[in-house]
Amino acid sequence: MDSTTRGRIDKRQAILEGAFTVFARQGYAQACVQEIAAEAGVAKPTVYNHLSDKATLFRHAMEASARTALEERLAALEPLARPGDDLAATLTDVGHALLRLHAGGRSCALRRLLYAEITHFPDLLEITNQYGPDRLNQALADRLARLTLAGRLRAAEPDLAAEQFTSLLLGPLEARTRLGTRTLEDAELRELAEAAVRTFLTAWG
Amino acid sequence: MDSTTRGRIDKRQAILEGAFTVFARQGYAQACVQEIAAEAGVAKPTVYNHLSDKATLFRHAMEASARTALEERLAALEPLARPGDDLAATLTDVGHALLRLHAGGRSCALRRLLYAEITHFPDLLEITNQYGPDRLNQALADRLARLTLAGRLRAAEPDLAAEQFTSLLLGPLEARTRLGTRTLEDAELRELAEAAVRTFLTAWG
Amino acid sequence: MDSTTRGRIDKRQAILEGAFTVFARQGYAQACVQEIAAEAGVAKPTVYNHLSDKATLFRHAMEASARTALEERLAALEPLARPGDDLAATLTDVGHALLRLHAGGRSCALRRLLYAEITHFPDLLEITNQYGPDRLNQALADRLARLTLAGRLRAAEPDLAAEQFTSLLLGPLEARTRLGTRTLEDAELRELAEAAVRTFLTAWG
Amino acid sequence: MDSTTRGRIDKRQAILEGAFTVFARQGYAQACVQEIAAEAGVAKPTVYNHLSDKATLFRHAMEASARTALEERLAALEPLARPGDDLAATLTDVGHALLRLHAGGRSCALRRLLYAEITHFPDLLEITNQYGPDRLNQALADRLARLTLAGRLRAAEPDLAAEQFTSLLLGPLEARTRLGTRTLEDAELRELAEAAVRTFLTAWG
DNA sequence: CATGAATGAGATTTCATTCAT
DNA sequence: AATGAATGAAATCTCATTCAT
Repeated sequence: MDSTTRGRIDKRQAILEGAFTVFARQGYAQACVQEIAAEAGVAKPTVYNHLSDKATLFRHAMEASARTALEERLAALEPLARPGDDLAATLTDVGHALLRLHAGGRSCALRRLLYAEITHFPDLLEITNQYGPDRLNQALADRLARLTLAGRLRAAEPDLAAEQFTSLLLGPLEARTRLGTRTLEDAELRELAEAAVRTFLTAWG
Repeated sequence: MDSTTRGRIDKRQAILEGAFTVFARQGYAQACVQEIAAEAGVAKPTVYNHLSDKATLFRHAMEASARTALEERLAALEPLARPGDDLAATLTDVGHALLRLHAGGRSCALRRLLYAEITHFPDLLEITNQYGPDRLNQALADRLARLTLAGRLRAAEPDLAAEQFTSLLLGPLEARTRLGTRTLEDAELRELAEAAVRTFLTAWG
Repeated sequence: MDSTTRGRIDKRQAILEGAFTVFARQGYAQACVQEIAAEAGVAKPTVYNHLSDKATLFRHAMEASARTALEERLAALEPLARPGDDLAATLTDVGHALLRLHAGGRSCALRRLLYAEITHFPDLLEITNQYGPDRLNQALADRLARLTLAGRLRAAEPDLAAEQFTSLLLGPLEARTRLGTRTLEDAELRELAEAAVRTFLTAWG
Repeated sequence: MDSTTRGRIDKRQAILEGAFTVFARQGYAQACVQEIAAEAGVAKPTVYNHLSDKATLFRHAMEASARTALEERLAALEPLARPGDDLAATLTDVGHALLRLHAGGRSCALRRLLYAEITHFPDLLEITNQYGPDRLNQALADRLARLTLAGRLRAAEPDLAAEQFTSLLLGPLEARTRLGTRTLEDAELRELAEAAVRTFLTAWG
């Protein structure tokens, strides 16, 4: 890949990132391509050269951001592959990490935009679901199944267990973060994780 | 209150309802006042006579709709005041009713609009929270406390128990309804209620 | 018709006239709605309130102008209804009047715009033909038929005779006016009329 | 001239032809250089390398096409240099050939573009008139003068006669071809030629 | 009070034209 | 010499909002 091609790719990346930033700040309709171009450091027509119109730009920006978000979440699950002696502690750590990601800027923005534009972009759900909660739940269910086989858990229905784990964990977030407009203290996040794990282990431990 | 005043109030109601309908369909920015006026069956300037501008119109339409939504939910809690012999069955019925409301059109639209515009209308959260999940949780916690006192439950921390009940109940909805774009069969809703109640009673029953 | 309605109609007239003026000056694509609005003395959106888009505006402006042009031409034919003793002189006068109209600003502009945009607006021909040369030829043929019946002409085929009269008359104009960009002296027009009438009467007189 | 130079000239030709094709299809303003480049099979900047800007490109494309059109017309006049015994027949044949050219695609496009852009490119008339109707009329007048000298015609004013011949011949075309948007049957063209020649010979024969 | 008409401001998109390779 | 990429400028159209009736 020569320097020219790389330059073009870099610019495309910059546009997609700038677009997500601006869409997150303003919403789809209020965001103007002018501002996106400025954020990406290019001229307005350059945006149109790369992504044919505003809607296409939106879809691609959402997809790229969703992919990044999933990668971060999957990475946070890693400790479950090698849990120490204290399973509850490991679960709490993982839960804590997931909470932090889920309460973070990118996730909140993705959720807001998804909710906001799902009626205008029905296909958006499929686009982002490629990298959505199902993928995370599945990876988590895999871990829980392994732990059950290893006799450290009694999650006979790992899919359901995984779904309930994330529900217990993330459910309270919506209200606490005031729909993503408030940032939570780390201590508060940890308490939420602990409470969720307690209930979870009561049911499936 | 004479008939003229009543007519005026009716017209205001029609405008607010029309506004919510259109905002729900189009989103805040894409909704145009013209269309709202048409939906309400009045002329555009009449809208401005009643609600000073588009933002005010939005806030009032959201508040009115949130109030209605809360009233519906509180009404659904009533059976817990007189639970029959089978507590699990009553909880399941109530859960089912809440699920139906939560998956319904008005709630989904409210959630979408709230998520979508929370950054542009930070005060919107306070406006709708007057009629939001906290009020519901509190009413539910009251019921759970009574039931605990009556020895039919062991919810020593009724607030937490209530929060977890609604989390278990409503958590899976987001994914299942595809963010409110799919309508669920009644049978599926009932299964969700049963699963939530099972886990809830394992922890607090 | 009350003053309000009249005001609206006046404004519509002003817009159509301004539009024709600007289209004539700039051509369809180069004319911008901004400029048309300025020419008509209204704001840009007012133009869109009356005529839904640029293409519609163009069609209506062309139609209005074509109607005016036909009315002028038909009026110029009047003397043939009461020809004096000298038929050649009357024909020459009428021919002269037609030439003046045909070489005038409105006609030239209409022709230019029609030629220019016929491929983009295939329906334009039908719109303007309602008021086009056919209508003129027919009116002229009527007159020639009457004159033939009165024994003052031998135009056994009045339609053909009328067509040839206008061809002889107007044919040379295109080149002489340099496609409508040069204005001809009245004397030159009269000579053209005389030459045409001479040839015409040699054939049909 | 080496092969490189020839290649360059070929490319210039391709650009001019592509340009005329696109201008004819879209009009000057609506034609975009992108499309012209595509039609010519080159990249956009290559167009600018050969012809400095869009206006220049237009002028050169028009000139080249006008030259071709004149050459075709002059060739069609040839039979008049060696008329057979039947002058009327020869005139009809020539008229027919001229009509065919005049009603053909290139001529119609040239006329449309000339009318359309004469106000923006006043010099266009001079450019195309080098190869315009005057040159044709002159060549025709020459022929008519020769025929008069030879006693086969009585065209004492050959210039006027030539002008009237083309007027009679081509005048009806405008309406019949619907400004060049309809293609005429060969039989119809021949009838037009015969009618024109009849009238012409009545006057000058 | 309700409304038809008018407008100022701003959004998306296109295009002729120029760099850098 | 030819091209992919980038850009400044401008055009159509929409919309929230205000007069005048």
